[in-house]
Amino acid sequence: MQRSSKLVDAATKGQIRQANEAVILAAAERVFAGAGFAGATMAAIADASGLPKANLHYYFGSKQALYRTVLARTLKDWLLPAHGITPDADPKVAIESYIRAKMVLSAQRPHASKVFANELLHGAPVLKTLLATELRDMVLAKAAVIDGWISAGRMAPVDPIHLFFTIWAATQTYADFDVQVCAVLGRPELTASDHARATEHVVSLLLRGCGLLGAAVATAR
Amino acid sequence: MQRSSKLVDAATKGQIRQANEAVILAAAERVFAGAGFAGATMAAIADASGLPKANLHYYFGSKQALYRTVLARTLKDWLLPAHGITPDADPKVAIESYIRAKMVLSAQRPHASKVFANELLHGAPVLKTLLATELRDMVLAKAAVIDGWISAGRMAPVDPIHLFFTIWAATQTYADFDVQVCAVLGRPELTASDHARATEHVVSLLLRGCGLLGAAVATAR
DNA sequence: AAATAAGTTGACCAACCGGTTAGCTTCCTG
DNA sequence: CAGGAAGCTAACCGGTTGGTCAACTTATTT
Repeated sequence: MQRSSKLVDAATKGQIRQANEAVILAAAERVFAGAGFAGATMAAIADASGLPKANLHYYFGSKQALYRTVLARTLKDWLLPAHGITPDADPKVAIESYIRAKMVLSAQRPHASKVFANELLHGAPVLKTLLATELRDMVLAKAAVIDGWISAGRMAPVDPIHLFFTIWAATQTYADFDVQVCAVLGRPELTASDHARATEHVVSLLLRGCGLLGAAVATAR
Repeated sequence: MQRSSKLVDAATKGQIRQANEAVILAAAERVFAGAGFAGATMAAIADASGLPKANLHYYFGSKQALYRTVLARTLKDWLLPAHGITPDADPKVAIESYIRAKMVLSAQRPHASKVFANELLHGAPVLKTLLATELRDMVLAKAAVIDGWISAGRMAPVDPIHLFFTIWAATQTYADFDVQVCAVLGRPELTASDHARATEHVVSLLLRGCGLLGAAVATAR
């Protein structure tokens, strides 16, 4: 019935609607990142998206629903980079790739990271269920892989689950707490070279921590 | 003149006032941690402290001022543990002590950590100045010490400033994002033994990352 | 014990916020 | 081009929030 000359049903969904939803989601991500769920106002998101406030409700129904949509999209992107962690992969390559992917996300989508962090910080009322299922399943699966590497003597005996916590923390701190980093570095904002330096630091520190980076002792002087 | 039978002037400040301010600050820390600045309401803090709302304004004037006081107290405690990082200290002992102190803070004062994290997350409107002065000065001073250790070949060549970022992130993630940790671990809440395990993980991973923990390669098997 | 300061409190208010609605225009389809 | 669907929007509304205030009680000082 309702097919017209476009693609599948879900992808169609009205072109105006699709475009406006994208604009609103982008604006919402920015505003939620800057003020948190409670601090953000629908009026501010409306301004940021250049649309009247009533339109946001027309497209998303409620502030909660809009927030939920922003979060869901983020979690999806968050789970992806771990795909390279497989039994046959080289531990160093796999973990290094994962860390670098996380650093790239941190640099390119800081708003999404902040919204996610804010949700966690306040008890994850929306995401709690997903964390205990999708995220947990992903971590347990990948932790088993890493445990295999450890048993095979291919890396240092690191607690693989906590390794994920540390990688997430070390990488996303550059998105979530960027003001702190800027303040300490004495920069007005983080440049590309700052990010590059941070990436090399995190990669080398954590790889060495996993026993995947040559000699432990510095080559002195 | 105004001495009565008590101690110095500043410390006196009225016993009722001192006691009530302490009660309010403790309640405020909890509520701000759970809901953020915008999400927290004066009514909720009043309930949590068992005092009428008007009293909070009597003692602190405004929500902003109360929030500011909570934050200032936290930052003070945050800067302390770095005192052990001195040129003459043993790098391993000094850094390990610092990490452990941070993990203890994370476990014992999670509310303070969350309020701090929330402030950073939203651009540190209140703390920005202090971060660029007190925190920056502390980090630069301690980074110089660590650089000295590296030049002397006493540890791996790690970027000392970024090392602080990583230590803060890795330790405070157990306070700030405890729901995420709980969800992945499948626990209703973090127990003492969970914290102990987390501490050993962070300590060994980061010390090894700094080249301060024996052989890099696992003992296989 | 009088007088002054400190502390307490319920009631109140203006501002703001999320959400609704009615009436309008634009777009799409047959 | 007719007519219904989708999109748009100003004005409005009830509830909440930070903050105020005047009247009152309790402490402290002289």
